[in-house]
Amino acid sequence: MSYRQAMGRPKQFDEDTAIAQAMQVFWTNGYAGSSPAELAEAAGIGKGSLYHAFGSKRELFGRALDAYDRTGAELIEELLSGPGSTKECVRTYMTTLVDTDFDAPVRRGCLAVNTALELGGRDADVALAVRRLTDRGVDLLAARIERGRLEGDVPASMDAGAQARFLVAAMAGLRVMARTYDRDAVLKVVDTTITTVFGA
Amino acid sequence: MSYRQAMGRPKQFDEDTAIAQAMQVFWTNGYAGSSPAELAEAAGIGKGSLYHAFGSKRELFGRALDAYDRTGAELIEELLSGPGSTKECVRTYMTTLVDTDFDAPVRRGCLAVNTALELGGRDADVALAVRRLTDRGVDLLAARIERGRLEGDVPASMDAGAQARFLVAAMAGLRVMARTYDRDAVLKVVDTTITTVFGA
DNA sequence: CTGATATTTGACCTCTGATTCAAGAATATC
DNA sequence: GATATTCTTGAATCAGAGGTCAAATATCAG
Repeated sequence: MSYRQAMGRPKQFDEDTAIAQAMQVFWTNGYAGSSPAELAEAAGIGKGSLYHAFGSKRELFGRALDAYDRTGAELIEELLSGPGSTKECVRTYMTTLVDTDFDAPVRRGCLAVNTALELGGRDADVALAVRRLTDRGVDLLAARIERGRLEGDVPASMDAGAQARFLVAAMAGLRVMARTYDRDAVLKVVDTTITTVFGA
Repeated sequence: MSYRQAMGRPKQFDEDTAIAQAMQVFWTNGYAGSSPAELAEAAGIGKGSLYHAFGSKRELFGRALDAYDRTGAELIEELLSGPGSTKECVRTYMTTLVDTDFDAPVRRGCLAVNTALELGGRDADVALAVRRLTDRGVDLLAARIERGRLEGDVPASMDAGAQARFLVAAMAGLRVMARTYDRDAVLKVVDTTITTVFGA
């Protein structure tokens, strides 16, 4: 069946684009630090339209977090399925995240980490969303390590799940560290992490 | 020389006590989330007195962060100078922090970590303060590991400084994780961390 | 007691945040 | 064209934030 134009005045902006813009604002300024006025301006629409389309700041944030989840998962998959050993892949993954952060004009870290800290304790729905997002990352990492284990890339004794959880937690820590230390300091810790987990 | 009572009406509250109360509020609600009204009420004084004594919310926060620094350093020293092997000491240190967090009615993590994320990117002074505070922790941990190295507690090949930096970053990650995961999940990662660093 | 100095207080002020809304604009159906 | 429906917008609303201030209060020095 063919879709006919919906009745009424047609939307003059794309929701997904608006969400992507809002995501950038939330990512840079945090939830509380992002005003409806800013969000609307970034999306190129009026405040009213924003509320009409998304209901509330909180709902918009939920959508932005979902979008972040999707693009983030894509990036991890891409980086972990690249060439090289397990160790090299994981190192590339970690250094890429760190470098991307430092290459940006503002150090904004990871939206999930920022959100966990800002809202994780007060908003159960957000906490669950962040947890799901984190679990996804853990699973992808675990799968890559397990692959390495089967291929003889990493010791057969390694617990892929445990190491994956550990690495994701470590990444969160690096994201925090990146707020107050410089690139070199953070990259050195990446090095220590990789060496400690996978051996010299 | 003896101190005479200063001229004028004497202060009716203790600054350090007020700072300690303010620290609790900032710790629980974050910087932006703590209103002058709340801070004054927690300190048991009027808003006016608070501004008279501390100048601004920002300055009060600086003092609160200093207080946190001092008490935090004391705790680390105490835990790391306890009995047991290096591995046991570090484990005790990490589990104590995690347990303390989960035993509290609200999960508020570590004020330094929270601050790094909330203000680290925008306020250079705060970033420096957090960095100093972190460095202090790193140094104390490094000293304990170095002691273990000399006592044969840990492998002679271990780089105490690098491992200390790594452990502090990992702790930051655990603090983030504690916002969205439960106690068991976090303690398991502590276990993985300790085992990975110090061996099984 | 009379200043002089410091502290305390809540009322007050200004600004911004999140949200709602009435009016207008663009499209569909008939 | 008339009517229904949906989207757009900035003005209006209400609350709360951060900060200031004058008046009241409590101590000093002479």
